[in-house]
Amino acid sequence: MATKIDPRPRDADRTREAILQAAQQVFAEKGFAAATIRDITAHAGVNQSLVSRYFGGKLKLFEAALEAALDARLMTDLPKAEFGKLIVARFADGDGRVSPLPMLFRAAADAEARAVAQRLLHERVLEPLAQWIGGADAGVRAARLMMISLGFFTYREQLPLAGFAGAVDPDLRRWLEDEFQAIVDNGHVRR
Amino acid sequence: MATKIDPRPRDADRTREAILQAAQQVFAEKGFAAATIRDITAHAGVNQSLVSRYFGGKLKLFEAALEAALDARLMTDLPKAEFGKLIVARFADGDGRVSPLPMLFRAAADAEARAVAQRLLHERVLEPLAQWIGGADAGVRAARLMMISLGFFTYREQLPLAGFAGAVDPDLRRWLEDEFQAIVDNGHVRR
DNA sequence: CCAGCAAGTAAACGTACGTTTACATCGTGA
DNA sequence: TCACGATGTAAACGTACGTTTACTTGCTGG
Repeated sequence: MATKIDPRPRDADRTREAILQAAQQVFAEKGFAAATIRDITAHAGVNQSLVSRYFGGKLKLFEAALEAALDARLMTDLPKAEFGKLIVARFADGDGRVSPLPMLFRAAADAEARAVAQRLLHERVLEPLAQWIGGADAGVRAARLMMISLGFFTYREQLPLAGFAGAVDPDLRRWLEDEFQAIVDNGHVRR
Repeated sequence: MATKIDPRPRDADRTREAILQAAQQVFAEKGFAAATIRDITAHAGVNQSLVSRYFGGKLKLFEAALEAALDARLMTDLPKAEFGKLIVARFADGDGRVSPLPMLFRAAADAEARAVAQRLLHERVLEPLAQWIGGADAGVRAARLMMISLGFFTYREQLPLAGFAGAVDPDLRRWLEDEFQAIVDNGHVRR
């Protein structure tokens, strides 16, 4: 028999990480319910039973994957002076990072996954965001930030209408930039 | 044997309608994948096989249910002069109508249902909305209208964060009203 | 060198789903 | 009246899923 060459050493940590990354990708693409464990583990190149062994089940795996993807610094690492322009560029053009929005979004169809997503979104994004914004109405302003972000993402990627999936219309883009900037500047859009 | 009293006459149209209404409710609550035919037909009080008979399958039933719920007049029947205030009231406080947004939203997790939703949303909402708005940039303005609506709904009902599921914050509400009004007025938010 | 444990696998289990099939029941037109 | 199509039902079918179990493989400490 030919000796089987296995490039992967037996490494639990590396395997765990491979599963986690595959989970982020597949959950983002298909949502919680439609993403199957067999699918995720096939992407990671490991056996299906390892999800139960390492994470304790599908829902726990989802929680770990979403927590790893959610990071308020996606917004708070930007300079406030140019926040509008930069955050829209990050959303519209991408910057190489994996966006947590698809996973967050498609999770909402499942009741259990939605509960997990709500908790994590609050702990890991809304609260840090409000702290970063600061001021008395920081909570409302953070909420507005989330609202526009979610609406933009929804409209662009989740329910892409004809002619909307590609480049963002310049007028719409300018409006988005102004809105975002106004929120971190003073919380009010004057007209 | 006692004669069985059946209050329901055998009426295919009525049965079809009962299934359709139950489908709207259950799809909105659970999304496309999680809503089972057995669940829907149980709500309607009929046998599960009637979905295949009357609609040709689960996906076709979803399409019929969504099409029945989508109606651009949810927006276009409002007077433009007070559009902002009235549409926010309709979204935030409800007006007795069944909103199509939950069904639209939770459908997005399933690839097939999403394709159906995209097409119907474009045909039945975005195009009529753009026509109603009118003008050269009616498409962009209609898109902005949809974006804010979806973001608001997402944030409020789909991923309700702590303290956000109840009454809408007055500041946020005023901002929403202004935004909506600006879109139908002139398409631009000045600052 | 080898026992023992960590790491990974293959197969099976129980369940729930959408759909189909075979059958029962009702109403109505000739 | 009564046969026949319309309407509705119950049960079964095939499939796919998450999880569990029994087993194999490979590394390592003494």
